[in-house]
Amino acid sequence: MPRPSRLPVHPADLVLKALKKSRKPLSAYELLEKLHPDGVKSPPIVYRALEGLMQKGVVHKIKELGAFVACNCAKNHHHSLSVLTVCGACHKVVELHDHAIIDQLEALRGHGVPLREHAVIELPITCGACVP
Amino acid sequence: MPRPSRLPVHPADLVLKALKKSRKPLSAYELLEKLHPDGVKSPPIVYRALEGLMQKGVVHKIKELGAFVACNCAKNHHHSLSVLTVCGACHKVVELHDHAIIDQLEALRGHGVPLREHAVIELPITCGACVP
DNA sequence: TTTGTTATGTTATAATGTAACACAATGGAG
DNA sequence: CTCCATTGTGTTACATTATAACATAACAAA
Repeated sequence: MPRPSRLPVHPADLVLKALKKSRKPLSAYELLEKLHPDGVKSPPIVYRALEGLMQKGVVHKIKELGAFVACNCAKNHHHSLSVLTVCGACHKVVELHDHAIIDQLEALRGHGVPLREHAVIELPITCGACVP
Repeated sequence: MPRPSRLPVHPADLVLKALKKSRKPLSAYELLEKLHPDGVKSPPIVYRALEGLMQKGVVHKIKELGAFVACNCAKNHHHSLSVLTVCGACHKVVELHDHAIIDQLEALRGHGVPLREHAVIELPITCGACVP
């Protein structure tokens, strides 16, 4: 019996769509579950899709959570630096768009810090809802 | 047969010593291997030691690498914020002590970013030795 | 076609991290 | 001192995250 042929829809499109629909970061295995009905059946498919999307800068990895989010900025405005806050208690993630902050971090490049293209900087916080 | 009694030296001391001796970040399992001769035989021992050391701020976790480093600053000078660069190519980690940069990041607290105590901010870079 | 190259898919396994439980050590209350 | 209660330390087993290695599909150039 022939092996299943390729998916009708490109895995990266499925992954991006799922991330956009989600209101919280999703792990690779959560994506795998959600996309199983669409024929996505093994981890490498998800990880490869994520890798491509991250290279394009439309998906960010939250290292603290081992999870992924779609960039939520205005469409097609792609930036070389993303800044997100991550609450250690409730795991809520917020992408910052405050230029005062972003430009300040961008300025590190001028101070001998060769930030990578599409760098994601995670700011570890405890959010307002989680302070005792 | 009675279970092995506790270690002659506290695991946290062993872990900290191993990290200080190392010139690169070590994963929990690398620590486990190195400390096996000292009687450290299971992952939770290492992880618990690391957790305690991180709470004290003397060890930092590099999330990008899933690895840990001893804080290399002048002894007993403990700070509430650590800033490290991580090269994505060679994985070299450098802890920054430039006050211009650290104070700038500390200042985020004044701009509505409630950074956690002992927060570790990783700056994803490509280091000089790794640019093509 | 044939063939080389790249993309896509699978299986299996590696690497990282934690839950749940058992025993040891310490330190009051009696 | 003896008896718990509490905390810390250790173990086993497992959960979660990620990748290596390999097989087939798709496509384009000759």
